[in-house]
Amino acid sequence: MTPAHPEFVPDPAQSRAEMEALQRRVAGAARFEDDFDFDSAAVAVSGDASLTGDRPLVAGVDQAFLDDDRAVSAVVCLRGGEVVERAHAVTDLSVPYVPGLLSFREGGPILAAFEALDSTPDLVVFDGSGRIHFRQAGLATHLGVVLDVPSIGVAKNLLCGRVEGDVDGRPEGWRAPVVADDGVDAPAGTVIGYAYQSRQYESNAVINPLYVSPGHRVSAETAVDLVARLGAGYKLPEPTRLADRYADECKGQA
DNA sequence: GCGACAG
DNA sequence: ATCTTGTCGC
Repeated sequence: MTPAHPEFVPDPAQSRAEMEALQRRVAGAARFEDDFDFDSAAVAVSGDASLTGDRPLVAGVDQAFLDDDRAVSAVVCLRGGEVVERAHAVTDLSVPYVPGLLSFREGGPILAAFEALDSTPDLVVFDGSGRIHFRQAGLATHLGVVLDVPSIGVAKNLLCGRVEGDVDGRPEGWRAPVVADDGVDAPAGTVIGYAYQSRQYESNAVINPLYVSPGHRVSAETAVDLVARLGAGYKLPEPTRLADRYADECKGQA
């Protein structure tokens, strides 16, 4: 899979001002509403295996780091929970991690992994934020726009915005809107994502929720619904969990 | 000036 | 993200 919009490809050599300007253009090109063909209920990781042929192809993406300046990007494609294809790429990292500019650090490696992928996913799940971003152009949104593929961002921590409602005593399945605050380039109160309790213990210990946000061509509500259906008993959705494991596997061999 | 910050 | 043994609990 190659970039549908080369003009939006993140360039690590750009200045911070240029990076932020590009993110604003990406946010303008992003569609935070449903715009895909597949049946959202069909992404389910479990269920009738005979429906496999009608199920959408969902890709999970994650990175692992070798040195201080080399990363391995991994993509795992699933159809009804079955692994259809895996691809990875080892790439040099040129810029450090800076909150808000993650796509400029990991975008290159990720696009390299997609170059090595033969399949064309119907949906891509990225590890990180999408619309939950200062300029509404997090990793999932940026790469979703570059590849022009429906995408979702799944983060383990909240970058910005505010979780609406009570955050205590969250049962499994709980979800609450993440709204834009003064730190986000969107009208205050805009729902930019959802906090989602994908897993929880019955008793004492507490598991933190996931922060799901639209990447591209998916609404905030649909994004959480999809992530809920992509779960298989673990905190992370299957595509992400398997990409995570595959990235570590590649790291071990390199 | 102070606080906050995905991976 | 990453460095890491044992350990508590379902």
